Amino acid sequence: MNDTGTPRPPVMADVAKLAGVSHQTVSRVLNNNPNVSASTRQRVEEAIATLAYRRNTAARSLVTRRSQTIGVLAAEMASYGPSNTLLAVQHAAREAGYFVSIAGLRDVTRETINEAVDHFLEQAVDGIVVLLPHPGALDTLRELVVGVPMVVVGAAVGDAFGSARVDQRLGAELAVRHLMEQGHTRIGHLSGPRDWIDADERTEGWRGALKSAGLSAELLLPGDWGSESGYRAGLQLAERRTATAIFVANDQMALGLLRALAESGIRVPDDLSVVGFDDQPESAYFLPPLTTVRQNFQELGMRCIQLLLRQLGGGERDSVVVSPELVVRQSTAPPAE
Amino acid sequence: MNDTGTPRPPVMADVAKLAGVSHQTVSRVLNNNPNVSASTRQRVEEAIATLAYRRNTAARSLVTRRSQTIGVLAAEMASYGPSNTLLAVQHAAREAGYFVSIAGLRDVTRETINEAVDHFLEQAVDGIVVLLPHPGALDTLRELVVGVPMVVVGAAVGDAFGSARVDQRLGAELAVRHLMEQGHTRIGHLSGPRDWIDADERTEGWRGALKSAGLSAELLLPGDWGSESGYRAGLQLAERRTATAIFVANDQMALGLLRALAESGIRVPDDLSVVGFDDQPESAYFLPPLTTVRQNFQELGMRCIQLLLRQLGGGERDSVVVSPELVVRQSTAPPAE
DNA sequence: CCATGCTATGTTAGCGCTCACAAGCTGTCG
DNA sequence: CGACAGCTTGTGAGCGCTAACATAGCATGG
Repeated sequence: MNDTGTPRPPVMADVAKLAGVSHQTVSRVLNNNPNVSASTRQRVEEAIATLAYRRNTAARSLVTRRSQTIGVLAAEMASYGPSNTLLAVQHAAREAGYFVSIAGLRDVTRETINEAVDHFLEQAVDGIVVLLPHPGALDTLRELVVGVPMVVVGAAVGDAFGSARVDQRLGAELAVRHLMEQGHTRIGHLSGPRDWIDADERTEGWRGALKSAGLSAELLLPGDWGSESGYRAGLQLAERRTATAIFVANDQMALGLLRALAESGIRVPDDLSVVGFDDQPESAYFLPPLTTVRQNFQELGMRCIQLLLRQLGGGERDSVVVSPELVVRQSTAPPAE
Repeated sequence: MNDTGTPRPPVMADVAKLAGVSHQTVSRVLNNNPNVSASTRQRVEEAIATLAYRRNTAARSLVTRRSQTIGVLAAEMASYGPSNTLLAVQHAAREAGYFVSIAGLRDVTRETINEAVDHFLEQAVDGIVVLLPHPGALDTLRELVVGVPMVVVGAAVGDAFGSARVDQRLGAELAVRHLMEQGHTRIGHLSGPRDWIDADERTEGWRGALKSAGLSAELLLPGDWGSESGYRAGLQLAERRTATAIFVANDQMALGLLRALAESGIRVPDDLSVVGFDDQPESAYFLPPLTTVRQNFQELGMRCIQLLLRQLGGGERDSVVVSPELVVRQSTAPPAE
């Protein structure tokens, strides 16, 4: 009567029986409760191994009221920044023993956001990481009463949520200051699309650094993250020769720009210095190798999860800012006399 | 004594009480059991709305032994194909009422795969979708005894797992046949990296189509998906003038190739016809607009989930192949006399 | 008119785990 | 030597839900 055909997976009681202890002791071993003697612990662990026992997450969740799951709400999953952040967040969460549930948005509207958050609540996620690089999404989020810890990545939200971000403005300043230290005074900027938070902040950083040095921040070219727009900007720049250096909002555009310059016979860095942003793996192999700003996505992801866990542990809602880092290569040099 | 400070979320019994029925009737309403009278159903639904009741997933999972979760094992999450597939799979799963847990691999080794599968098993996922574009990963998977339905995306695995894929070979054949129909006989190929399954199959498709038409398949240039490699190939091609048409393994490389050709004074399509692969959103705006092969990721994702659900429902392990589609634009034309 | 079946609802028993508490066993100290 | 603390282990209840069965109500047909 006990012997059904299907060998049902072992449960805690099976382990307990095999180890000659109570199920509760098994539970204690699993939860690293210190009050278990070494010998008992070992016997239990052996029994667990023998039976290939796996704790039933549902049962555990039911009583602890924790799902051990973090929801990640993401848009633009294919872009360099977001996809790397996603990867890092996911990794950090997994490392911390959490499951990662994902809701990717094809387009970001009040409706789709609502739907995704609902999905997460149904799943009873313990926390939500928001990965929406466009402004405005946050307003929608603010309206929602979620009732679950949330960390917004990449945006300096007020005190409504936790937030983790790379200091884009600082990154831009590092780039521009590096150029200024080399003696450049006419420093242009090729920006990212205006409806991206990061693009905006990089532009602001560029502007700020120049202004506070008493330099003009006039030469602003609009880009869209794509190499093509970098190429076009490069051609313009080659023609006008108004700047001796340019800060490009990402490496991909810098690639296009470098090519345009090469074609136009403008030498980098001799005639024009170029700084990128992102430090993609390829950037060290551009011609010339690109001076750029590195964002540490691993750290961002880790911090983000840390923040969330702290909130989960009853801690304060908090914010962290990860500092980017300038990687100097050969695309920058003092301006020609 | 019942009134603790924290307003604990409503449970089924609360809904039942408010609606004046038993909790089981509430359950029936939630599960769309037909044996509930319309009036009762309505009262229950009202009560649910009033209390903002959400069913406890953990409790449900505990008894049904289903987690309503699908695990997606992914690598190369940042590339065009994989990221779009991921997005589509995720969307289809969510649509079908499943939660999507993700495990992204930074590098694909026996160890990392093992670890990720373990993670999923611990979470008791109902099924796993495998999104690993490199060959070899499948061998590792085959060794593992997972005990959970699995669908492999993008690879023609034997009968070990279900599989859903876009017919890359057919896509390549469509491209090459289109060129042949226009009268081209010297058709080159710029391939993707050899350690990608898709790249391989596109190359095979190109080779096969040429061979079966009695044409030579000699002009094979190695690429790496990046625009840069397309650019280099374009320069080579411009110099040698060995082909009147070229099939490029993705649009990104086609972009670089087009630029190289433009710089070299080679007109597309007059002097050289170009076909890409992917139909990225930008491709319609290349100069000239690119003839390319479109993969329907939405359908792929949907099929993939369908397959998995069928397996979950006790159905057969099955395979589906989604047909790609040639999108003819202005980068192809009959060869000059 | 009652046996039969069908529909709508209620009752009961767990799913596998953790939490709170009880209980046994040492050792220590007044 | 008994009271008590501290450690290890066991017992029982219950988390919120669904599945299986029980029951009541109502129509159908011999």
